[in-house]
Amino acid sequence: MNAEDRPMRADARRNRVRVLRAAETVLAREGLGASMRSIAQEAGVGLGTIYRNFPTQEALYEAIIVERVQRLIDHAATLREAVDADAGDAFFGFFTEIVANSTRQRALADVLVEAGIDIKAGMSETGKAMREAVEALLARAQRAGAVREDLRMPELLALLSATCMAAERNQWDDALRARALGLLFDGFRPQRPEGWAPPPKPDRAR
Amino acid sequence: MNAEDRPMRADARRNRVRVLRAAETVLAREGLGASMRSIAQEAGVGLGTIYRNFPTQEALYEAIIVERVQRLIDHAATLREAVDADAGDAFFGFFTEIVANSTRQRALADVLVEAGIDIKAGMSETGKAMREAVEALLARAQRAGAVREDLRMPELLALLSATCMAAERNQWDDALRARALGLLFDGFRPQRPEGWAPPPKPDRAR
Amino acid sequence: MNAEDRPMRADARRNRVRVLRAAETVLAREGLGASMRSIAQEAGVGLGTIYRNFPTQEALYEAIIVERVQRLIDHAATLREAVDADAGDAFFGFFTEIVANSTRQRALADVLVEAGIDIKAGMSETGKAMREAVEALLARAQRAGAVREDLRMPELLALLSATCMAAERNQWDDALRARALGLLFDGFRPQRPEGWAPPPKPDRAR
Amino acid sequence: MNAEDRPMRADARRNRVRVLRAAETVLAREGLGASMRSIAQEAGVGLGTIYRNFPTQEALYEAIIVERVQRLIDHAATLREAVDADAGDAFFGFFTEIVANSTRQRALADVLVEAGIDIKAGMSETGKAMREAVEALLARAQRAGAVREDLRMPELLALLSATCMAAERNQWDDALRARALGLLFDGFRPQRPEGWAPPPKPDRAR
DNA sequence: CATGAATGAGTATTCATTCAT
DNA sequence: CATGAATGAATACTCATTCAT
Repeated sequence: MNAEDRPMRADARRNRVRVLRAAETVLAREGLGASMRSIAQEAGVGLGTIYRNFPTQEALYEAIIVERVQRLIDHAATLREAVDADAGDAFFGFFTEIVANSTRQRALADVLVEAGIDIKAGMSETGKAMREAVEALLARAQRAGAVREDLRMPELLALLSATCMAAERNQWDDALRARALGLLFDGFRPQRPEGWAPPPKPDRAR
Repeated sequence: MNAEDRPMRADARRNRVRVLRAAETVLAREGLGASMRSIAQEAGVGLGTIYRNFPTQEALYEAIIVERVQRLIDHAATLREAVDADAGDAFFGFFTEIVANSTRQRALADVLVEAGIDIKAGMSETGKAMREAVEALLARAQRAGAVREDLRMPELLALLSATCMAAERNQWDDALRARALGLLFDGFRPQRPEGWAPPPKPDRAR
Repeated sequence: MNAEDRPMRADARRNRVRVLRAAETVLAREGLGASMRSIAQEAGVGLGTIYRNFPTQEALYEAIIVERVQRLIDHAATLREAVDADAGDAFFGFFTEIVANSTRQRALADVLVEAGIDIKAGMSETGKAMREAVEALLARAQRAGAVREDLRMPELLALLSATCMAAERNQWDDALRARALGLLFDGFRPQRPEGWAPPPKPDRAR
Repeated sequence: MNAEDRPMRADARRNRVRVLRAAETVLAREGLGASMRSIAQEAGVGLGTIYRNFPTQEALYEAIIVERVQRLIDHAATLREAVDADAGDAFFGFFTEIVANSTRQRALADVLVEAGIDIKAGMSETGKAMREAVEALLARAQRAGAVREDLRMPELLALLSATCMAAERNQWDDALRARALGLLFDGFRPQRPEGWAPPPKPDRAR
């Protein structure tokens, strides 16, 4: 009658994690085409163990994403609370962190998107939490004047996602990431005051 | 016995193009999981005909990318030559065009990347041409003062690629694309002169 | 160390029955493809408990059949002893009962046969008992003149089995069962006396 | 543009038949649990070839039934037309034939029923044809006075199906089949005239 | 040359059975 | 003793690729 939390759950829980880790590894190594079998091998468990924990390949992939997003949310929360100093640093630091993370986890993008297309059930909740975390960071940074007022969530998320995907896929190195984010962030900052004029073009004769 | 470049070449060439078009269509419709068979059906040819023109699925996908990139290169060339007026418009217009294109061609990103990871042979040439085309646009726009001097090719291409991928994958609508590119381009423009200071913060209580 | 027939026997026996009942239910609901797991769930026990009582899926299925046949045997015995009145009624009533039973227990046929093909061990005993029960009913009905003298066990059992299987599989409704059995039983009755001639054909023109 | 009837269709058609034959063989040998792979092996073709001809395991099984039923229908037609002599012989001969056939084709019953449960598409047509063929034989036999007037299709088909299933499953030998059908057919014949009384029971005093 | 039939390795998933807890 | 987690063989089905016609 009771079957909720008993002993041996330790092993089971450990296996769930092992599968999740293995899936990340294999996905990173072999891309979206990775087979359940290779994940099982990497995890050192039987195929059935995967299916006990995740009823479906898609479910496994979704779990990976949910977990990652959750980590980011936690990180965002940490930043939000820890930094009294500079809301701008928190905001930009968060995104830098996210992208840096992505770079180390190839093929998440595949998953992210493929699964993300018909994101459902448990995802929506995580998604909402993520959205809220970002929204809070953005609002604070805008209040602090570190980010332009007219920056809105949709394009922010769109560009963030774009950057993550590309960083993962194309394995940006640290320098490239820094430069690309630098450019991007410059576009996020409050722009020139009205009435500002570009310096006279040198108009180098051809 | 000898057959290098003569009669039926017309038919053959026509078939190659039909396959290429069909592949784009099907890829856009069914994503990376599309089968060679459905491409053949879409093209109205037999499976064998595809394999006559493209020894491998990968080769076909590569050909699609090469062709697309070539179109972009041509477009860039047109812009470069046609516009004496404004090098900035040419530069920004080109990227806007590219991204808008992407949006209409879902799943190219899959292909682009999946195939692009070990892009080889014929690709390098096209890639070089692309690079040169972009380089020329960038140089002119910088000379005209429309783009910051410290913008370099690697990060430019990285961000461009990122934006294209995301636009395709997530099907950005026109408004989102405009806003996202607006932000991105703001980061590309010459930034504030030295000594410039942000306007005094409103310091809204609360 | 020694444990043959003592305390917890109650629980154990109860579990055996629960599993048996659950198996019948699930088999009826899901057909031959039913899994051991769903039987366990239906029974409200763990998988291991099933395997403690029945070493094998096949053994469980066999047990179901044995049990059912036993019930029928008991029923036959009841009829044989209770009815002094009419041996014919006992005979025909028994078979009607059997078939009606079958109708309510879909998928037994699958089991019956699939398992029955290599019916072994414990079965032979039950089978013999069944055979004897039927034989007794038949003999008495024949002695009473209610059943033709030349009806022998093999074809009787063959047709009985056939009718049960079909009734189960095709879910005969009450009316169909009644009509089909009516026909069958007419064939079991003493046939026309020698010298009997069919009535003159109406010889309907056309 | 045209792709309906070309050469090499010979091979393809031959393969379709080979698969069908192999499926019958394997089904007879291994029962309903037979795997597509063993059918392919028996047929001496690749797995893909089966799936080219029959999109689904179920479709293959359905094809087997349709084909068999078709053969029976043809047989029925032959009998109906050929026999001016005796409509009764045609009727009883047909069913004897059907059951004899079944005996030689174990496991058709599994298929017949399993597939028959959700009989669809192409089946309904064949089913209708079968029904009509039987109906014609029955009507003629009844007109000829060889079969009782009150025998109706539903119970006729029910008992026929039952007998086939059992004959297949339990591998009735020729003698058993003859005796069982004899009994069954006796029930189909016109029964005793009204007013007929059973011969006086010997009333053996036990 | 074009066609599409054939091939079979590879995929996700299920399920009987075992055994550590 | 009961439990249910783990196992992995087995299954239906897909799809890139080859090759006879």
